[in-house]
Amino acid sequence: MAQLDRSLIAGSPTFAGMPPEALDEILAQASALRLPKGEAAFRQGEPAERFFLLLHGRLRVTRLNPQGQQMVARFIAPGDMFGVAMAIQVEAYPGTATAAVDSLALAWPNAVWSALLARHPSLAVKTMQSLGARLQDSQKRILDLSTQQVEQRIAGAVLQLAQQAGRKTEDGLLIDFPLSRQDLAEMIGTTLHTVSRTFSAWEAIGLVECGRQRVVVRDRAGLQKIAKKQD
Amino acid sequence: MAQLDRSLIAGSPTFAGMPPEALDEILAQASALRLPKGEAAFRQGEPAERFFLLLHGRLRVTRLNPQGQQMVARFIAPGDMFGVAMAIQVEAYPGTATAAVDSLALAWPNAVWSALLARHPSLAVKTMQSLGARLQDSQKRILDLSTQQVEQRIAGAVLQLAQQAGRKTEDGLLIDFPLSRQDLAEMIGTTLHTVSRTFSAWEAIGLVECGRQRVVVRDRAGLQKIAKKQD
DNA sequence: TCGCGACTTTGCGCGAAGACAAACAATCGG
DNA sequence: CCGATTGTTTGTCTTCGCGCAAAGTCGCGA
Repeated sequence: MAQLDRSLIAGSPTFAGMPPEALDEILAQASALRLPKGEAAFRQGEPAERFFLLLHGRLRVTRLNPQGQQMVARFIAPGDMFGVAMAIQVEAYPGTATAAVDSLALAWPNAVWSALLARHPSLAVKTMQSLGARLQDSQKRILDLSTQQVEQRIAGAVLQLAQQAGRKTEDGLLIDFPLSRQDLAEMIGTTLHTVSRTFSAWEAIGLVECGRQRVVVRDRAGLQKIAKKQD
Repeated sequence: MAQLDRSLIAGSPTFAGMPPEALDEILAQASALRLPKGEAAFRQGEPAERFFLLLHGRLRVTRLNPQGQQMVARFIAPGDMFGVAMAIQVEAYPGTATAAVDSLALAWPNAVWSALLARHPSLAVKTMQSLGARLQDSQKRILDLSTQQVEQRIAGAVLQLAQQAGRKTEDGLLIDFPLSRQDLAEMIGTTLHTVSRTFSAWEAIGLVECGRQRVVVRDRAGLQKIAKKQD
């Protein structure tokens, strides 16, 4: 395998601040994984044998319930660790991670995990914080699902995605990966129809601009107002 | 303060397997906290200055959104750590923990946390696992909220509570703490009215038996069938 | 023991949003 | 360049469950 440069992982919050030799040692055990758009890093229910770091691209994590209905659990950005099932004592991946665009990841065999933990205590702390952040996010989503109207939830999701993956353009803030109405619907627990209708209405009053798998936020403040309003 | 016995914490999964001296050392830094029914261990938004272990009783954790709507995030059982905000780098408690029945907890000042982590690496691992379990649970709730009907969600919540806090009686499995229709409604994102109606219907066909803040599961299999059904 | 407050039940009407349906783009591979 | 596939829009109809309202009941504290 080609030599991997330590700069690949130094930028990730998980490994930030580690001495260069440690980074090299960690990298030596990783293998690179090319993920063309649409390909899965792992699938729900598969035995969790590896954990990953996304270097480039964007992954969509989906979960299927026993009745076959699907939801989008989260999007993974470059620098994020994912598939860390063994950290939380889970035997099988609880979801499926699919490349939303051509992506590149590093993968480590599970066995590496406990060795890393032992040698680098900061890793446990960082992982704890990352899990904590995801937990916070999940709790917020539960609260939103329980208490907010669909339109408010769509606004919230779009704003969050814009913040997480926004790229400035002349028109506004472009969400920088293909995002279908269906994806958005599965993120917030509604149907693509409702999302589509809402977008049409928003487009008419200049809040957003959108096309096929493409969303541009034109009026962030306006969306925030919708997300927060209570009537 | 009265001397605390190490058996108090040895039973908690977080501290299980630690040598007795370590337990004693940890206990020495704890203070006991009596929580009469209705009293809060901490409130949402308060600066997080302590973390806790529930010894006895049951706490209800609620979250309020900016519009003032409330939800029940989880119930804390004896042996659970809670208020571990500092572990996930959060300045303020994200929710309010109220005693559902007279309860007893241990409390440690935040400063103890990093020292404990450094001396007892297993603590990080255990905390990670507990966060992981909560994350899994949250994700499941999101999936349910997004895809399941209200009746299925009520059934699911009741079954979960029965498993977590069930006590066998001659009539069936009693949920062993006061649980109002309102609580249940806030757990699954509906109104107390709908919960009440559903319970009336279930009671009529013998699935459950219930009274004021009281639920007894009579036909577990029947509830499971409702929870899983897809039509 | 007797209120009073907290919790629960039940009825009714309405509205948000889901189901179904069908037409319409845009993209891609051949 | 064309057809197939995938994604999007829009319309209509239906319905679940929420909002509102009011009455009923249980239990605790005075």
